[in-house]
Amino acid sequence: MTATTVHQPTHREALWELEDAFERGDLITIFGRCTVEYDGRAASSLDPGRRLLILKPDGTALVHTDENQKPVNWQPPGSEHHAAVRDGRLRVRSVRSSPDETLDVRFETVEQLSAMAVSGRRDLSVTGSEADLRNALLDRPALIEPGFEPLATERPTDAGPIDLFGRDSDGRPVVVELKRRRVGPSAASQLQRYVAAIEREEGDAAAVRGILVAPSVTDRARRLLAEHGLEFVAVEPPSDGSVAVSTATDNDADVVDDDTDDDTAASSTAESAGEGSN
Amino acid sequence: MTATTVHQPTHREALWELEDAFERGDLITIFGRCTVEYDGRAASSLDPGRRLLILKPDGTALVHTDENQKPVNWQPPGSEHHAAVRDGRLRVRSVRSSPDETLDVRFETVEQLSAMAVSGRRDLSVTGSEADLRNALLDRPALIEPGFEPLATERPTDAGPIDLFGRDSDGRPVVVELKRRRVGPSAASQLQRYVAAIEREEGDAAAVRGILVAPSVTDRARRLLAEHGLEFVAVEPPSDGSVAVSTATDNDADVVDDDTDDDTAASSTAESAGEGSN
DNA sequence: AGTTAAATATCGCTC
DNA sequence: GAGCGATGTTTAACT
Repeated sequence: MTATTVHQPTHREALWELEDAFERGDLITIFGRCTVEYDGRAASSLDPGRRLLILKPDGTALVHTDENQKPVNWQPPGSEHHAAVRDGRLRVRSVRSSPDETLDVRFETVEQLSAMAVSGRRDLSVTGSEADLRNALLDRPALIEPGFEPLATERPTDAGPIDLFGRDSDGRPVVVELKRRRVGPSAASQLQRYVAAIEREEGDAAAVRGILVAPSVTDRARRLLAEHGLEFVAVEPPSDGSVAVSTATDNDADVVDDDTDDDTAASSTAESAGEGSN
Repeated sequence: MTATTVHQPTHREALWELEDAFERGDLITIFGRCTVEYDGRAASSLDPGRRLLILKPDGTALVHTDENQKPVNWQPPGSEHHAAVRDGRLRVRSVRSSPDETLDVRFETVEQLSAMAVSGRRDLSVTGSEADLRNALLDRPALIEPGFEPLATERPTDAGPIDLFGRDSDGRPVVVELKRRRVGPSAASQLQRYVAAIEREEGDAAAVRGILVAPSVTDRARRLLAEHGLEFVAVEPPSDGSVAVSTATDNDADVVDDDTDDDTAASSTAESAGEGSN
């Protein structure tokens, strides 16, 4: 039997089962009416209500209600679970250090307690990540721009690692920042930081190009790119190893202009003149 | 009875229980050996293993293993759960649109299926958030700098809303960005975007100050602030309504310099002269 | 529905 | 352990 369950146990019975389950390294679920107190990086308090508490053998604790994907309260892996009966109530406490954090769950009533032996298979491989996009572009660098030559990935700079670094057909350094989904202002700023770092390295401020490669871009991000003389190239995220670009016939990476037409298409040809803020 | 459980049911028995639980709007947990397939914004696949599936009445689906706080696979709220028996196996499918995403969980064996009526109490109030920090600083604006006068919170700009906007004792506009924890490069860039937006509004580029208020700052972020002539003030996050500043006697918000001494203390007095790269 | 930023974000990687 | 950036981030607020 890989799953044991007790229904409406006394708090003391629940405690016995809990301690056995801790011993076995089981995954534990407790359902009942409880209060929840959290104190650590922040602090919170939950009035009595029926909730599901999940305790993992790696120290994770999760308190789930009937809504939302995120637990209403939690404790990260590495925490230590402790159980006790105090004032006739089952108390489960999960504690960790650095930072010091405590989660306290006190059950008025325990409707159900289950313990299960979970086989930890975590051989999950996700496709469609930024790394997949990068590999696809390394296979076909012309998708970024004809003549683009990749030189390094994760190239270290003063401002952090650059996703993809290379040179264009004119030999100018090109900083490429990849995003697997539509980008906002933060991605534009990130690219700008990397470009500034390479400019400091190279010493010639005007010669370094920056290209943001993503499925699409918000208006505000497009404006930010334009302000800094940066460029945008639309590339769909890879579905199964391959990448697709927008159907625009002109796929050249062009300096983003404020009044371009479409988010998803490579922007129209426009040489930027006044770079720099405002 | 607010929780019903079946142990090692046949797939058909499990299906009946599932459909009843869907009907009642219960929170459902299923433990058993299963495979998991996901396809949507990305794609992933999980080999057979014992895992815990949680189905919420709001459409959330979670697949948990024995490790980690995050589910190994999931479906967000608003998805539609469907169950069926195919090829002698219980299949639970969760689907949503925009974006189109599908989660498929196929059970070889169902060890346990539980359904519980969870009372949805979401009257959770967290203290120690950025909003709490902001309110504390509105009460005592001198913590930012003596003579600082708050004028608006969430002040809208071309680049987005500014956490806290005001004027210093000289009447200069001050953009304040608040962070409840140690800040890195992205926070510095965020502040810089807001400052640039106000500079465009005001028309006088040199007159706008930017102050990043946080418990501490990384070296790289400090350098970024210095490059853009921005400032940093150390303020501990509020524990219970109040705020504390570092023990430094000189709490003036000073322009950040590259070679300052301490992360957590307000930086030493140093007028920035040469702003700009390095 | 789209955009923006916060979050007890979490997680993995590098140094 | 700190720092940095990706994440199928999720969530909430606002437009």
